[in-house]
Amino acid sequence: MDGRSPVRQASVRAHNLALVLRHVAAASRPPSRADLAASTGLTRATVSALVDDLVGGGLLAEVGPAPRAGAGRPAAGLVLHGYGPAGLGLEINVDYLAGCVVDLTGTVQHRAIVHGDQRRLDPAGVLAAVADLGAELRAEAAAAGRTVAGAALAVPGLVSGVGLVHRAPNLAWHDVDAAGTLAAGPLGDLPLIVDNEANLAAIAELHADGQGLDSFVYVSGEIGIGAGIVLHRDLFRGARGWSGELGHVCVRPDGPRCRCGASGCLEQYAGQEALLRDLPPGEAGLARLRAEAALAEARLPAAGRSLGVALAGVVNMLDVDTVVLGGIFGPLAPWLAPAVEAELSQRVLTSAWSPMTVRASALGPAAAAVGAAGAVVRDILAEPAAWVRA
Amino acid sequence: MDGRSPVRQASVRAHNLALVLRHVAAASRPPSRADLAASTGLTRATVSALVDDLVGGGLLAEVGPAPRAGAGRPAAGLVLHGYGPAGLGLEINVDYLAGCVVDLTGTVQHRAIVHGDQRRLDPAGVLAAVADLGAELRAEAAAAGRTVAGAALAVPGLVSGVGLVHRAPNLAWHDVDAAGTLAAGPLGDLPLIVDNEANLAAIAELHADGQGLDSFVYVSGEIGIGAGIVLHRDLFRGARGWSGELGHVCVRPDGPRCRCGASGCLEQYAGQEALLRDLPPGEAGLARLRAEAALAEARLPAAGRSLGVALAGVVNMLDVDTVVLGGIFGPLAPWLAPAVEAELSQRVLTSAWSPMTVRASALGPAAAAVGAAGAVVRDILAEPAAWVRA
DNA sequence: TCAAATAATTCAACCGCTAAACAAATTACG
DNA sequence: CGTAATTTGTTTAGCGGTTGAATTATTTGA
Repeated sequence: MDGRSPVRQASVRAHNLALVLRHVAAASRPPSRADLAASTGLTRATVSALVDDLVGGGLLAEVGPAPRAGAGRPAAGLVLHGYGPAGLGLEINVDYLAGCVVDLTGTVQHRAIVHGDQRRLDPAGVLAAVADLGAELRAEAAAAGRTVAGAALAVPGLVSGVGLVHRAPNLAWHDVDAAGTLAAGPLGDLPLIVDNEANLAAIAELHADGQGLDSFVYVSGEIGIGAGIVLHRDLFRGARGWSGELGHVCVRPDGPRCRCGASGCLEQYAGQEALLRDLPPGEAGLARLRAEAALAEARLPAAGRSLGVALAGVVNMLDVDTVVLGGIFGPLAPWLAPAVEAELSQRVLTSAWSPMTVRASALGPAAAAVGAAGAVVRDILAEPAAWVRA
Repeated sequence: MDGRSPVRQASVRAHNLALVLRHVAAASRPPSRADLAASTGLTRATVSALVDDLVGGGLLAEVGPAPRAGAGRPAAGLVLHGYGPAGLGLEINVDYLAGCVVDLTGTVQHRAIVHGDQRRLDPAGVLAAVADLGAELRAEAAAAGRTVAGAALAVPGLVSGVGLVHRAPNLAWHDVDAAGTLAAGPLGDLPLIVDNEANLAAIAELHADGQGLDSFVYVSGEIGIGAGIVLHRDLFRGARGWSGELGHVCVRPDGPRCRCGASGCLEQYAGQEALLRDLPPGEAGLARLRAEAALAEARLPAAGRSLGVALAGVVNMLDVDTVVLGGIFGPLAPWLAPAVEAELSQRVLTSAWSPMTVRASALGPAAAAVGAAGAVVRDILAEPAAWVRA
């Protein structure tokens, strides 16, 4: 249904199945078949047939009739099936591995995180470890009666469409075939998505916020700085899937040299290394930065201004109205956000009549793992035809 | 067919009509029904039925059978109908009005341009003048046997979806209801699109280039600097339709103040006013800049570097691989492009393994008018169902 | 207890696509 | 020449999917 392929009756069915499912997911209370007919524009006869398929496929469940006001046969409410297919999300980051299982309703049912510097192992070792973590979670989910239908892996780097990690500078990875390696492991039977950590964290943010967010830039502050762009509740991937390299947007052409080879990249002003420069090293560095109010007050607003300059450029080009500060920028938002907001309101052309919103992410750590699982669920909900009578 | 609406059999028909039409438009030689069946994946029977409708609707025409090698019944070639519905494109710019009529094949059949400073008239006067221009072109087209099916107006400013010109700073327009005003004039019976000049010029570039360009940023250097972004042969509009404000991307946070209120905007380094600053005034200013080699060599590379810095940020976020220099930047490309390329190759993360292309626009003046007409044609070809048996 | 109201299902009709048979128009070749 | 081979395009039966109206199901209210 991508405009490039022919359409036959089966595609109509597939489209309308997804349409009904989307309306169930978006409804504020369990809708009846009649409600769905009204909201989708399909007839009740058609909706009934579609719902039958979706219930049969384990994607929808009926809930007991809610008490109604007025006469009439009571409606059977429909909800996403909490025990239908579920998504497994995995995340590799510089200083931890994480995973979780999310059901169709978007609820995180199982989660795990393993701290430790992943730069000590080679890529194959890291991938084996994360696969083991995933296999454990999958077993937990199976014990609870849920079937993991697919997996997604978040990586802090550039990923090509086929699951090849082109570069992950902070892991020192280079052309690692993540999809191929995982296919040989205990998760090899699952369909696998591999994507950038910021993209998947943005998906997590989108789902966590319910229906509130429509379009935003999610800024992922980890060792590097990435961005996931969501437009009209859909992830924006750019022309080749390598969008969102916010960390290497230029803030000052004559600024300090970046390890990417350019000069004055945002990462040199607001990256974790720049924020912690000259601080006593150690795991608690970031916590200390928050504690040392004087330093925070001096350093973070400057970083926020640089972040704001870079984001203003992005917003002038993409025209989103919301910026979400995630990763380490989330907890630091009280110090960063005012400066970001100030730069945006000064530099974004449309802010004169349509003010920008800057807020901290609603997500905790391992946001990308949650988003990865969410991406799997998203795909199931977007293409339910594969799940009915299969 | 936007994913938000129900799909019925009629939608299938509409989709496949558009599919067939797109394949005819993209073919290098007039395809037969059998060719189309093979390339679209539909059966020959279906393609025949669809083609009958399209020929009946005046969108396709049969050409005599081409000589073939080998046995078999000769094929009837199909081409876009040169005398079917046509698009009327109009452009309002600071120093001229332009218009043209483009047929379904993308050929410009009639064109007109009127030079003169449009800031002397009020918006209503300018709109009346451009409507008159459009009406003349429409009459010319009618005399030649072509029916104008719709119009599009390009404006150098921010346009909202309903045809309201929110701001056009260089025309000093503010909340001008262009669509409403034109609806009351001689073109009032035509469906009307109003869009930003850079967006429509990008569409013109897309069509002018045949099948070569897939994703690019078209930089429109006029009095201000705008950008039209094309991704996968489709115009990218951002979240609210106000994307592409390249002129106000920050190049140096502490640079000179811009009239938008911010500081260090690209327009202060590469805008027409900045390029011509301190040059003797007059219409020939730009020509003189080209002539005065010394000045050009000194000033344009610096402007190119600023342009490159801003574009590098854009490309890092959007991941396009081609930049097209349009408007006044087109003829100045020999001086600008090297500096732009240098900055891009240094600053764009992906350029290390996937080099960027920078080139001058293939279009002459009034590119936006051609693109506007192209946008109308595009819409007809994308939704042919409205034109068959109507 | 029965009428009104609302939910959900059933069924005939219609529409569009497919597959296969068929008709049309040309070349290849004995 | 004339027939076979080949390719294009059309016809027809069948199928899947939606519609709309009628029907069945289940509740409230008088």
